[in-house]
Amino acid sequence: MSLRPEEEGHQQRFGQHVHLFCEGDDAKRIYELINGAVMLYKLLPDGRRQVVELIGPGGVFGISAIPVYECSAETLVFSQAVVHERAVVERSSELFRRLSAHLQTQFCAMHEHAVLLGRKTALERVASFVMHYVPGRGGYGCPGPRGDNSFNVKLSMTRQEIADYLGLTIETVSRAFSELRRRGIVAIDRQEQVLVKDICRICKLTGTR
Amino acid sequence: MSLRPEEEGHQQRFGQHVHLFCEGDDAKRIYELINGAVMLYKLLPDGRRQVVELIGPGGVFGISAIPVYECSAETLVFSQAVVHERAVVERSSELFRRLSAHLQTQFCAMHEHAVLLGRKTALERVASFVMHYVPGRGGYGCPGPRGDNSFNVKLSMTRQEIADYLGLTIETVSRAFSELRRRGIVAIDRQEQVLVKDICRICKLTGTR
DNA sequence: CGGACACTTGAATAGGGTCAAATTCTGTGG
DNA sequence: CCACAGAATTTGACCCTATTCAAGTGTCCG
Repeated sequence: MSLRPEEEGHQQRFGQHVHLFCEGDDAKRIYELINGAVMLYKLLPDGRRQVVELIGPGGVFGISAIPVYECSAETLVFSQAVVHERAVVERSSELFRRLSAHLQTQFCAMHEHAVLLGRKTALERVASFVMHYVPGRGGYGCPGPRGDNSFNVKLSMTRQEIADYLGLTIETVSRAFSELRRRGIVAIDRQEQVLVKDICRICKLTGTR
Repeated sequence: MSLRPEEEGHQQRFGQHVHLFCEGDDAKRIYELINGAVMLYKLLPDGRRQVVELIGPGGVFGISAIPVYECSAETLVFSQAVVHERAVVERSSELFRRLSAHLQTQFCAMHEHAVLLGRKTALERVASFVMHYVPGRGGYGCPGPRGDNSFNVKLSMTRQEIADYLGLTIETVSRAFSELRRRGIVAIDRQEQVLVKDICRICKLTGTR
């Protein structure tokens, strides 16, 4: 694990549930996720936690406006990331540009998430969460119900992590999943595997359309 | 109001409550706020609204990862902004860099706001909201209660706008302000003027410390 | 097979929402 | 300066959703 700065960053691998940095640490490095998934979260002094962002492949994190990280980062699954020295990113125009470009995508996602946290019901939150894992559906320019209307989603997050992401309690998340199952919209086996049986129906429950 | 692209953008003035763009409009322009205040919001189909970001001087908005704006923008007060053509920003490395730099600050603010929306009580949200308007206190490296412990805040938002920002109803916001007044922490005259009589006490109510 | 942990379910509670009425504020015109 | 109308805000009463607390059940390991 050499730490000397390199123009093109330094690729690293991380196991599941590895803490990459903590809120308050020196913000020395900027991460560019190649594959896997990372959650960014913040804690309140009394222990309440909010997952503020979920990072997928291509995502950028570890950027801070102040000299220390403003949130903590933890891998959800085995992940690979290019680790850039902060100083290098600030010097390299090319790199800065590439990373900033992806931040725009993340910006939109965060706005969408603010709507979820501020205005959606528990069932809408969980439905929206599941829909995120259904590729090419529900978003801008959704093709509608042509072709396969079912999809198998692997959550790779515990109920607690989902709850902290959606601004709910673990019990409420569980109840929402049960409600979706009761309505025949999803089937759940092995807890992390959610078979969405009717994409259009769950999409309508998101509140977004 | 000439619209031809210029390298250094085009400064414009806007009155209070002017709509700058709507969700779904062609994302042709990027705004850099010089002074004033702008709110960005999203609407759900049933009319629920969430103010996803408050933009202050220096703030950048109108950036979108897709070809259309993903939210709407409205001035809260008289404002001045430099309006850049999107294409120009994408070509100019210098400009892109300046705008992106400020986006990092906004990123941190949005993370903080996600915590507010997902995990804070009504009173904590309103207290946090008021604290945003108290300069140099409550944040990273707060000096504590030396010097003046009171400050006069001008909200320049209606209760409805505050409610939509904090993910609450107008009634709940009103009750929270009344509660702060009942406890002697603030004094409210003329609705938009909030005299914070004890900064430290309201800071403790934010849940952040 | 058993033990630990994660998840689900149930019952009671509380915080914030809804609906309705009262009050205050703002702007206008006399 | 004052009266008035309309809007915004505040307050009250009630309700509902999500939380809390407390079992129960399931799942994944060794």
